[in-house]
Amino acid sequence: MSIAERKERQRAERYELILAAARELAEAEGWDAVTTRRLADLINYSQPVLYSHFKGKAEIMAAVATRGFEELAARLEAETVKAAGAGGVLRNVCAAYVDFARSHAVVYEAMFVLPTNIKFASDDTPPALRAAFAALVAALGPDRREPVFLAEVLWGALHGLVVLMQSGRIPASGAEARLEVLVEKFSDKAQVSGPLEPHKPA
Amino acid sequence: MSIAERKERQRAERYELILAAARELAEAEGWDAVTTRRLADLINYSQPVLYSHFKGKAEIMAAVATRGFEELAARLEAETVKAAGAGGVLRNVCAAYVDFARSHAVVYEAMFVLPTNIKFASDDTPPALRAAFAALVAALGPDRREPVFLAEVLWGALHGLVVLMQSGRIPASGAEARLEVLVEKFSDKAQVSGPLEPHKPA
DNA sequence: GGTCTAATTCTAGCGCCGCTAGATTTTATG
DNA sequence: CATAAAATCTAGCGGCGCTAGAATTAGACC
Repeated sequence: MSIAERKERQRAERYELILAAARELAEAEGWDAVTTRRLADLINYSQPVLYSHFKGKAEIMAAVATRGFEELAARLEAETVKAAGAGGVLRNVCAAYVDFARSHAVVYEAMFVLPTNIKFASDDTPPALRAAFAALVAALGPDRREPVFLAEVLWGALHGLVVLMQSGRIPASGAEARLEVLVEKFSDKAQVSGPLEPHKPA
Repeated sequence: MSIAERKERQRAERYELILAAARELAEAEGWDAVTTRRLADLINYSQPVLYSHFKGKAEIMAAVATRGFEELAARLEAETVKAAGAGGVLRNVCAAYVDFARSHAVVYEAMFVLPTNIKFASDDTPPALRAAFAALVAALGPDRREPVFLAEVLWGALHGLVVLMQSGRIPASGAEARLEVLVEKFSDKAQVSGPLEPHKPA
């Protein structure tokens, strides 16, 4: 391996080290604890070295978010192909979304809660974010009127539940039942079936 | 007026001055710009004086949020009595919620987005927050199964739309049409009517 | 009106933050 | 081995939330 290749590999490794450090520190102590001084300590370099990889702290968080979009997209896409054609696709995709948010709470915050320089709904939107959204659209099933629009409303409803529960503003207990209500309201059957069965919060 | 009364009045006035300064600075430049130094400058006292009214910056924001709960509750309650019994109550209350969030964006952030020490869904919850939530419950109409639970899901859906639009993650255009979709899904008629009319995003 | 005490307010500073200029060290090249 | 380039570090800037103790002001009492 050439010297240039070795240097590039080491640089890429350090980039990953920074992202891993940011994510782990955020998971352990929250994003407020993730500072450039502490990241530098964790990777055993001085602060300015971070700035040779990222334009600033916001870009570190954006990189963590982008990894999150990739993981979320993979997760949702897996659910759409797992039960293709079956009525449970919407439920599974929605459940996967909520489960992702629950199990990757700080990554989810970086993705969809904290201020970001990532562009949404534009040409500069990360492909993985588009893919994740496309999986939501696909989960609604074929033959839906205005599927992209409806997927935006569904996304809002899922996101709202997730963030209100995760910030302690509504009880986390009852999450599955609330999800069930949402899924039924967005299911293509919602428009032709009779009165719903009652739901009991946990 | 006694000296003690005058002192108490001046103290209360300064408390209101601090809240007004915080809100106005947040509205002008965002919560990141609201610092204890700048608030002190705006009220023409030194920083430590803020701490004679509030335990810390978080409590200033909580006080702004509490005022917001009061305004929101008043707004939503006004909508529930305005068209009592008519089918448009849910639509009006939801529209009032979204309009409040749009026109009080930074207060809304303090209320429902930023980290807070305010207790939700507990004995310590501010009465105005309970009242605002009660107005959502009432808007769903009588004879709904699990109305509190359903109101939580509705709140999540409204909140999600609001924050995704206001943070630029979904387009702000189309807000009214998305609200229409949500209202229809949560309307008590949603369970007995036929296929919905198609919706066109703006 | 003067003095003393209590209340109020201010100054100065702590430890930390994101970020950068220029110094220093290390590495690669000839 | 010397030199230049690259990489990394030190030191510092301006700012943050917050507080201890100094200084000032106000009120009570004689």
